[in-house]
Amino acid sequence: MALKTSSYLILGLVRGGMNSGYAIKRFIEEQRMSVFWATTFAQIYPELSDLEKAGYLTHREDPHGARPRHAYTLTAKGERALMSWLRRSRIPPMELRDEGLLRLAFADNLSRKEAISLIRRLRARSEEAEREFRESIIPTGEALQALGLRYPLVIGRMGAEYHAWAVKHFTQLEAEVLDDEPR
Amino acid sequence: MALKTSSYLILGLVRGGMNSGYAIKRFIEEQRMSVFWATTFAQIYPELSDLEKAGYLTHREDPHGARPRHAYTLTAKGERALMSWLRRSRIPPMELRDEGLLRLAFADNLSRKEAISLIRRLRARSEEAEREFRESIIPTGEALQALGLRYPLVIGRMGAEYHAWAVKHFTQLEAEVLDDEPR
DNA sequence: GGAAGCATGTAAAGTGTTACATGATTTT
DNA sequence: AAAATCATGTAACACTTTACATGCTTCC
Repeated sequence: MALKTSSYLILGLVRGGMNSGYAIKRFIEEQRMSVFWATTFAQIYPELSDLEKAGYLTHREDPHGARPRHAYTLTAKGERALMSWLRRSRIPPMELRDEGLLRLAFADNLSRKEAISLIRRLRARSEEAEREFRESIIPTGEALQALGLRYPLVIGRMGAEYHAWAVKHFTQLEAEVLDDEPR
Repeated sequence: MALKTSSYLILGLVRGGMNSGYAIKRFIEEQRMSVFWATTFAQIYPELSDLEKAGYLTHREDPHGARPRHAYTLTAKGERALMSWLRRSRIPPMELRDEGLLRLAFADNLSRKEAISLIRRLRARSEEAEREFRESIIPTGEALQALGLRYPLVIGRMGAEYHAWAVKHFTQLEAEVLDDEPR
């Protein structure tokens, strides 16, 4: 079985104490890991059982009353796989899909007024994202830091600072477009 | 037929004068539009013929010697569809998939030395991306600006500046990690 | 004459999302 | 008593990538 990136996502989260499918999904959403690696239940549950079949995970039953729950842990093989992935020297290029930037790339088809309105909406999108990072991801990151985990906070700060940068960038772009062909 | 984002990508490029499948692909690669919306021949060719069947495009034969070539143009319906997409008020959230950031999120599992090596490789990746933007995408953007197209250059500059920001960010992060738990 | 680039496509496999399906527990 | 949250999964559909398949033209 060849492991995909989403397999390592799951191994990493199980290693970090998220031992059920539900807990994995919740952590990804709460910590906005979905920003750089989104996933769904329909991927997580089959992947957990595939990883177990292939010997990277084991689980025990961990019911909560009559509600069933599976508590997964890494096997030695799972630990080795996770660590060797983390240590790989090659980092694949990041993949971005952004309809907003795609529309900006075609903004020559728009009137100046319309282009400015698009730029403003792009800025508003980043403003909102920055707020979310500051108000919910960073605080969770700080809580995790108290438990000895530093990198969730590092990622949260990076997200907030990136969007702050984007807001500045779009503000400046708006000024340039307003300025450049005055009429 | 419901149009997807990649349909609009193709409509936008045909509108911009890239009238064959091959020309579309080449422009996406050269102008590194693939950075925010990647695609392949296996998507472009079927999409062109679907868009034609649905009345958004027409083509005429435009052979180059004995080598066949299709020259597509937008129909009135295609123009309307493209413009109404560009003017839509809602901008979907950007989607990022970055194995590098995912590994950084799990860097608590690494030794300090290993974490620093990961951060350095992330910085190197952005350095290289910045260089590519400055050396090839921005110059092409400048050429297009001379033809009255401003936004390809806007996008090129944004890419270069983003990666410059990321380089600074990773440099600072490396210093923090080195500093923080001195041994 | 060979390599690089131009040009169009299909088939199969892989990956990911949405909708569906079910039921228990906790909070309001 | 209802709503929100916890918990696990499947089926169908949509989308994307990789590999294959072919042949012409231009540059060195």
